[in-house]
Parts: sequence; structure tokens; C-alpha cells
Amino acid sequence: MTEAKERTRDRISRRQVDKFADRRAQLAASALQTLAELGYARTSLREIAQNSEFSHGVLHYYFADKVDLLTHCVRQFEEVCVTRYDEIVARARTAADLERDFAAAMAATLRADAKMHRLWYDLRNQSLFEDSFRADVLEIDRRREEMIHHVVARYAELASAPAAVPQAVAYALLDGLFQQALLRHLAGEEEAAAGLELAVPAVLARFVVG
Amino acid sequence: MTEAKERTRDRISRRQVDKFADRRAQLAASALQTLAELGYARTSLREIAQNSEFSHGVLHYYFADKVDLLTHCVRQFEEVCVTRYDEIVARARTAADLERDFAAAMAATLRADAKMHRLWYDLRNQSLFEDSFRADVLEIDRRREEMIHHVVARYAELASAPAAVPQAVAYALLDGLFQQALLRHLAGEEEAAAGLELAVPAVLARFVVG
DNA sequence: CCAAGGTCTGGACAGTCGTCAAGGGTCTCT
DNA sequence: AGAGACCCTTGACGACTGTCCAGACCTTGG
Repeated sequence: MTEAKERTRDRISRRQVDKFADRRAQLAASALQTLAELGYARTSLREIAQNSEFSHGVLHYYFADKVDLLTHCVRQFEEVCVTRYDEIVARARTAADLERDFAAAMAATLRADAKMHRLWYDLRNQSLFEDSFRADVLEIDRRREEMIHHVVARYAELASAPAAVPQAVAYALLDGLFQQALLRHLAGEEEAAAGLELAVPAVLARFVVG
Repeated sequence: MTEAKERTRDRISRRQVDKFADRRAQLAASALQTLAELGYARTSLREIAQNSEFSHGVLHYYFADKVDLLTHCVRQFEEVCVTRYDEIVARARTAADLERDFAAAMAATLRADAKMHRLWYDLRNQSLFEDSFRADVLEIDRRREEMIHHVVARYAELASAPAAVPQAVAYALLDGLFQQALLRHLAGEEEAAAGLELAVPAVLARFVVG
């Protein structure tokens, strides 16, 4: 076999692999949309297929089984999930900036992506019953904790005061706050996001000494 | 019909009603046990019946349908759920007492009732997708918030300092802390409960000014 | 133009689900 | 003793599930 042929085959093979991966990503996106709408308990493969432009059989062409698909979904979900506040951290010039912008961003994503957040908490809970996703979920939660830590650390830096709570605790507290706001928001309470935007700066301020 | 007869019939009728309610409660207990073990998504009526001493048909004799059963379960769950720290609040003589005992009680129930707590978070999340339980779940959450408020209010009183955070925020923060500890505990992390017991007093102290 | 292989469809499968109804068993009252 | 209410079991139903597969479609290489 000539070198040219090998290169060609590599290129084709790579293109096929990429196409394969692209389709997987596309189907996983349909699955995520379905999951966000119906929740883990009520999502079936046929429903996912109906939210895509393919028939249900194709899912087993691209994924070994349902767990494989859902695991891929969880991993794909991560990418959207853990870089949300990076830009705000980078832009902030004062502690007051960060306080205000971070709170506003939390309230904004609560309003805009409520169904996706609802799905995240659903999947995190499923991982407590089924160990298939557990590793991936814990990894995402770790990165979310890191993401919050970046915010808090930068905040402490801007405020010229050391952080007074461990990063795991800071994440747990802010996540609790967000989850409660999500609960209220999805229950129809109009002021839920506004309440969150109000509460976050107060809590953030107590994360540093002084 | 004589008065004696009427009284007799009332007594019998009441006994039957009570027996009916008792059996409902018994079946709901079996259902709760099954739910705690398998989670909402994987719990079927036949599985519930197998965790009781009856066959699956009896469930439709005592409950109109699955939603009726699950709703009853949620309500029954409430009673166990919302009086957990009352005694500790009543006993505490100093703020330091309350801090220590409350944190110890949280860690203890995390260790002892992890599966039930996991179920609670599962059901609360389901209520975000299905509105059948929503009202009951929100009611329980409201009572849990009240329960936490009792602790915080008494703590502020003992510390002779006014509470510095709204009760909804205090609940959200402590709930987030607990949920994160539950996550770690069920993932096999041995120090999760101990970490919670350590973090709670620090957080509680920041709920009051000074 | 033909063969090959990647891609996709649609139907079939075995199993499980919630629901329901027919029937047997047990107890109480007349 | 017989009637009737209550309690429970069993088996069935249609719908839905995840999985698999035969075959059609389409692009590509020779």
C-alpha cells in the first residue's frame, strides 16, 4: 500500500470518525432536550428519537445501550455547565462589580435555563440510586465546585480579605440557594430570580472575613 | 332503630374506617421503603407489593391509582420529616449547646437515614416535572423551612443577637450543605458526616450579627 | 456500472408497566 | 343458616419499554 493511499484512508477514516462523533453529539443533544422536558423517569428512547430527525432504531447504531447514551449526555451536559461565570470573574475590577454581576448571572441563568438546571439536579439524584452515572456526576459536581471557588477566591482577592469558608462549603451553600430559587421559580413564583439576585451578594459577603 | 344500635354501628363503622386508614398507612410504608431503596424512576406497584405482605392487586383496593398512592406516601413522609430538631431546640440552654447538638443531629440523621433523605430529594425533584405532588412537596418544604427557622431563631435568642439572614435563605443554605454531605456520604466518603458536623456550627454562627 | 460498506428505517421480540375485573375467602348481622 | 359486606388473590388487558435485526437507502471506490 502506498503512502498516499494510507493518508487517504486515514483522512477518510478520520472524517468518518468525526461524522460518527458528530451524530452522537447531535443525538445526545436531542436526548438532553427530551430529558430536560420530561425528566429522567419519563424519558424513553422512542421519545428521544421523536425529538430528533431520526427513527428510534438509530440510537442503537450510535450507542451501545441506554446507559451509554445517558452517560454521553451527562458528559456533554458538563461542557455547558461549568464555564458559566468565568467571563464575569475575568472582567470584574472591584468586589462590588463581582458581587453584582455574579448575582445577576445566577438570576439570569435561573430564568433562561430553568429546565436544564432541573435536569441537572434530577441526574445528580439519579446517580444516588444508580451507579452508572455516579463517576461522571461527581466529576461535574467537582468542576462546579471549582467554578464557584474561582468566583469566591477572586472576590476575596478584590476585597483584600482572606476567604473564611472552605470551597466545598461555599459551593454547597450557593448551590442550596440556587436550588431553592429554582424550586420557587418553577412553582410559578415570579420573584424567585429577583430574590436570588438579592440573597447572593449578602451570602457572598459573608464568605470573607471582616 | 334504637340508640344502642346506632352507637354500635358507629363504632363498627369507625373501626372499619380506622382499619382502612391503617392498611393505607401500612401499604404506604411499604411503598416508602421501596422508593427509598430504588428511587422514584424504578419503583413499580408490583415491587411495592412484594415489599409488603400483600399481592399487587390490593393496592388498587386501597388507592385510586399510582398517583394517589404516591401522594399519600409523600404526606406520610412529612410526619417523620419535620419534627426532627424540635427536642434539641427545647433542651438547649446556651448557643454553644444548640450549635453542637444541632450539628450532631444533622450528622446522625445523615448517617442513619441516608436513603430516606435521598428519597426526599428525589421526590422534590420529581415535583418539578410532574405537578401531581407539587402542592404536597412545597408544603413539606415550607415546614422544613419553618423547622430550620425554629433552630435559627432560638440560636439567635440564646446568642442575644438578632438573626441576620431571612429564614428562607437560612433554610436554603443549610439544605444545600446537607445535600452536599449526603452526596458525599452515599458516594462512600467516610468523612462526609463528620465534615457536615464541622461545617454546620460555622455556618450557624454567621446567621447572627456580631 | 457494479460491489461494498456505512447509515438509517420500521417492525418484531420479550418483558414490564398500571389498571381492572372475576372470583374466593372471611366475618357479621338477621 | 343464609345473605351481604368487606378484604384479598389471581390472571388478564393494552400500552409501553429496551433491544435487536432484516432490509432499504445512499455514498464511495474500483
